[in-house]
Amino acid sequence: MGRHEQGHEGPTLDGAGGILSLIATGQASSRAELLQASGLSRVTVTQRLNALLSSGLVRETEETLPSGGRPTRVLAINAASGFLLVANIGETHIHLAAMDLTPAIIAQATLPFSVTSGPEATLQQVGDVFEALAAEAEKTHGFFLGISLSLPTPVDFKRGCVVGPSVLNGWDDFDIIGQLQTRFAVPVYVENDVNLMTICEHKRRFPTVDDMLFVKVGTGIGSGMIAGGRMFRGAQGAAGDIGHIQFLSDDAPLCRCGKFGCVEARAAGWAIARDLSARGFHAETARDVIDLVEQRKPEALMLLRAAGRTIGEVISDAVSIINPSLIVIGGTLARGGDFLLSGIRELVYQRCLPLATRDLSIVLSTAQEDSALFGAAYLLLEDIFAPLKVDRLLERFAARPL
Amino acid sequence: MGRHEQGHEGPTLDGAGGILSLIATGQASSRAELLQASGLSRVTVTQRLNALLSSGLVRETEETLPSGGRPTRVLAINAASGFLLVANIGETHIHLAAMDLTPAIIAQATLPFSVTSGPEATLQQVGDVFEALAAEAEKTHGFFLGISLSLPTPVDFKRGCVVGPSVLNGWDDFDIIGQLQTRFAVPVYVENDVNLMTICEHKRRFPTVDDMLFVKVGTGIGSGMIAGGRMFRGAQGAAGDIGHIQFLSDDAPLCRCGKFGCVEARAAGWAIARDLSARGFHAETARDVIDLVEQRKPEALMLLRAAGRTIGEVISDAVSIINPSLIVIGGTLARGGDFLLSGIRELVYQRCLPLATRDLSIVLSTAQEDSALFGAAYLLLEDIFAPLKVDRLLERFAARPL
DNA sequence: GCACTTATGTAAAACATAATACATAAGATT
DNA sequence: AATCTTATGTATTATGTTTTACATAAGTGC
Repeated sequence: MGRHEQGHEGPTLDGAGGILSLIATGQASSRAELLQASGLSRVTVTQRLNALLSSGLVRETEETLPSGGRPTRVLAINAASGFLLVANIGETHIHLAAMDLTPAIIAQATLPFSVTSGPEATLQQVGDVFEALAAEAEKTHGFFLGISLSLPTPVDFKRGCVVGPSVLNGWDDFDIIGQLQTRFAVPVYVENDVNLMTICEHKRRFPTVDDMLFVKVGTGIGSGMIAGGRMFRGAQGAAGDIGHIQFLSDDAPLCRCGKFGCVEARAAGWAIARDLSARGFHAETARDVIDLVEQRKPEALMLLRAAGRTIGEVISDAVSIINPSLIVIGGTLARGGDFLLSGIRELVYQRCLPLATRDLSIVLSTAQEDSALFGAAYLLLEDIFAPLKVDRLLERFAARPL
Repeated sequence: MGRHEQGHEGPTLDGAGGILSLIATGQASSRAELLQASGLSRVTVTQRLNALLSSGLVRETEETLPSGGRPTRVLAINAASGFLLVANIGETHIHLAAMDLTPAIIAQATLPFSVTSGPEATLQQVGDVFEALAAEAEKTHGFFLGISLSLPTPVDFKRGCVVGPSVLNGWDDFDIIGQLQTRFAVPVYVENDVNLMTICEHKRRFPTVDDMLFVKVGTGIGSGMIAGGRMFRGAQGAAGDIGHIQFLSDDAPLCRCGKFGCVEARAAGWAIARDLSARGFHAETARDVIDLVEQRKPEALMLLRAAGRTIGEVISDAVSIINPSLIVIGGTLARGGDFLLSGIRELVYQRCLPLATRDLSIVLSTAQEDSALFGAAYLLLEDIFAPLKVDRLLERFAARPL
């Protein structure tokens, strides 16, 4: 029996979830592949697909794939059938956007932000901008699917909270999902920015890699991991916190976390800026460091190379522990290219056993500034189109105002 | 339509896989729970369960669970309805056993072994003993379910091969699964011993922990990880190789891998034995070290404590990277108890951020000598009873000679 | 003992899916 | 243009599952 008794005309969306999920996740892009992938009969697939097509969620593209006989029609999620709201909360700005299901930006906005602002007021502001963006997006992309936030701190993904000491003072354990869901009755996701950059890099460039490590080398140092094809978060969402692994030595510098000899204190943007300042340059941020690198100042090059070796040291530990097949280096300092990369490669190949480095690639990220924003969108899309949850989406879609 | 056309009497096992899997994995132990967990109707569950009960694979126990009303009958896999063959190939001996589905040992045997034996001859020998064990087990536990091997080297689990340089000379890339499957037409699994000890520890003592690290401190040092509830193997099955993470210092000792300053060269059984020998004691193996520790020789205690701090150093790196909620210390040196543990705890709590250690437990393993053997059995059982594969098992079960 | 609760089984009807068979579509090959 | 191949749709029939309704079972608490 159908769950939707409102008396729609035409086929209902009942049971179409599996089909939708296969299309959305790229596991099947034609009717033939749907048959294969779902194991259902052609009759059933046809019926369910028709429901999805007439609902507008799925469309037939112009594209066809050769097959030896009649070419197969390519199916795709209709990117304009819905929209998401995403926000990247940075340390100085909040970047907000409405996105379609590609995901691509439909409309966007930027807010100034201070890390001392409390969560309540900030989320109120974010919500206000979201409402404006939603009003815009609704004109052309009717269905509001969900919200996804990027935060520059460790996040307990399941609970949707900032955890542990962080730059966001007063956000600890605040129920972000709760506040946004009382205002917007849609799924809400909150995740750490580095994890989202990892997701973005994985989805876009390396969708077939199952075990990768993404390292963000910017003002701070952090990392995210894909393990067995899925984001790996650890017990509290704190996995990948490589910035505060310590290497002790006589001259171990003081870290901003209060310990001595952390990787960050030796190789992060702020640490290199500190060392450059000590040598008479003007440098405060990772961007200042890269400016000097791009001017080919020998001191900056030397320090960046040294940072590469330090980061290589900690990455080689990570390689021994998690045995990835790919390491992607991103963040502002990655713009230093080989000046950073060579030191990393040197240490990893020197320190790790041949077995672990045999099939290991170490590459630079090509991601843009807003990769966390897109990562947030990918995360949301992946989750709402997941086989187990997609039925809920269809219920909401069927119940939407027309 | 049924896939089995042999004309069994009574209900067929068709589609009973999901039910069987739920019972076997402990996700449901009563009819009521099966209804809940499977989402099927009572009629269907009854029908499928009857098929499993009459096949003998599942049985009703005497036990009941209170429910407020009529108590629910507890269901269980009939441990005597089948058997496995497992073997733990160590550096000097091979321990082989036939096990029921508990898993518990039905019959066992031991073979001498040298690491210089090639794979072909060794597996021939193993196969011979397996045949004898199978003949024994078949008398009381009719159905032969599969084979699972433990090896003291890195293993590419998917391919079923030894990978990389290891103590097993000549085993590299040899198709172990292939050779055994031509002789025994059953599923064959091959896995590294530390990973199997990890599985055993997880299954028996901490089944609800999703993210744990098991560290084996014996003659060598290795580790296994459970991430998100599943064994984590990395890209090539080399994850958890913490023994050869390096800490450089002026007095960095030479490791048996050829590098300087590896954790193993500082803290493994062989390294402590080396240091004790240098001080005039007779010690070669981890067991010799523990003997001296149990005699409370100050030098042995001091070296074990120091080893604990070294291991704590590398574990703190692992904690920062993977953020587990539990660390279990096993292997021969774990018998040193707090003499080893205190140093580990000291370094982990000193080096890791409070967020990561807030809910972190560090405990000693209680596993016995043969935990790898049981781990091999758990691995096999988990896999053949996995939802996606259990149907194959039922096919074989239905086709068995009666 | 009796009412209450939850567990469990079963028959009949309603519903969903699959198998089969046939028909048409559309590009590739000849 | 005719033919081959594979894609795709649909009517029919067979099969499997769920729903519904009813009945029984086996504890607990009074």
